[in-house]
Amino acid sequence: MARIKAFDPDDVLQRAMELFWRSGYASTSMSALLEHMGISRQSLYDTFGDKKSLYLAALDRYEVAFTELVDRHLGNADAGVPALIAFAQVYLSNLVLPEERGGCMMAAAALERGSGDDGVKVRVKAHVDTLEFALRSAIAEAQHRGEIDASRDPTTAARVLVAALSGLGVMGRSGASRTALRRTVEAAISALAPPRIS
Amino acid sequence: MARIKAFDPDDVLQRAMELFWRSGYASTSMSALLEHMGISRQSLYDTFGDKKSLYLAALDRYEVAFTELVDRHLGNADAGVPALIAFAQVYLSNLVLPEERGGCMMAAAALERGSGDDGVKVRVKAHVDTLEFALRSAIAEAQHRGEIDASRDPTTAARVLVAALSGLGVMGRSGASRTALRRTVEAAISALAPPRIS
DNA sequence: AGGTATCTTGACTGCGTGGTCCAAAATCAA
DNA sequence: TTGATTTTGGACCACGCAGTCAAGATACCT
Repeated sequence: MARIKAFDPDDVLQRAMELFWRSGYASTSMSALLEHMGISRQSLYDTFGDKKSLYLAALDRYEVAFTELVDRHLGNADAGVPALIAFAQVYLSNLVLPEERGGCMMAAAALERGSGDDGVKVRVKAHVDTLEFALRSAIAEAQHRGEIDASRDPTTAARVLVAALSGLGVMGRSGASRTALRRTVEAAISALAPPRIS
Repeated sequence: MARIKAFDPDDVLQRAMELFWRSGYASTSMSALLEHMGISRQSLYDTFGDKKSLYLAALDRYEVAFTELVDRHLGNADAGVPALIAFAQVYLSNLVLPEERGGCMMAAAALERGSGDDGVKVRVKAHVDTLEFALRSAIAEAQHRGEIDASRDPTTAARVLVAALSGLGVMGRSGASRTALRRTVEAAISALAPPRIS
């Protein structure tokens, strides 16, 4: 009947995400997106609608990849402190350190468009919840194993880590070194350790 | 000789800061600034130069107020854990909770314009350093007093708190309640407590 | 009063923006 | 081949943007 689509919408969306991630929503122009996505103006509007829809789609794509990353590291029922540390490393080297990123895209979205834009708000909330729940279950397991102080409320402890991870982007952008960031996030995790008898 | 300035530049700058804080740089228009600052277009350009200069001036004004807040709570040589907790409360209720704010302005600036804009970068770094150093000295004092585990590196511990505080804005924008945020930041501080013999 | 510096108003200029439209070229199925 | 559908490229539009300019009004100091 007709010509089939010549580009993979997901590939193209991925490239849009990269640009939004790097520069945020407002200061990323459609022209820049077109150039970076490598498709024509018409195809973009046909496939994704307007700029805001494209942005939300990019956030969704980000979240899918993020959830997969979370599941891979914290999805096992027996994930304890070592899994937490491994996850933090990956979080760091995937979301914070790369030159053009500088922190979780959802954090940037929350601060740039979190007030007012409901579409963004609901996605940020889903993201934070995903992270918090995964961390909580890993923390609970670690408590069960004796790797983390059992007297600590796992939900609150998870939220401490959510906050710390979300804040890493700011420190990264302020020039903190890779090792300083790694030490920081490891210290945040090990601060949950059980009382050691010295 | 001449007519004196009819508005207080600092008052006006304060109002510009509010708007930039709420909406970021790119999506705050000069027209919106004019309206909210309550001065004429000409006066604005005469007094502050272009948009970017105004933004940097707003960041500077923010940092002055922030530094004063830090000094008031953590400036005393005998500031320990209670001072840390008090500071965290103030940080929360001044920078995170108010409707139209949603986190530290420097964090937003770092994520929105941290890459590329050197003027922003240097201010973010100064801000992070200010916070880190003040926290570190309070932590060191608390260690001296036995309120915090003395075996912990105070610099790293301070950085954990910097990250956690910076991340609170994201959690706030994702709908976390006031009490949840308070508990989170208190847990972050108390996680540094020394080993208790149970 | 005179002179000087500031404030306000409003018009104005390019320019970049997001978004639409059109027509030709390309690619598929029947 | 024919018809349907997509891709591309460019032209186009209305709008909002940051920033400039000119003129007149206002308030201060000597």
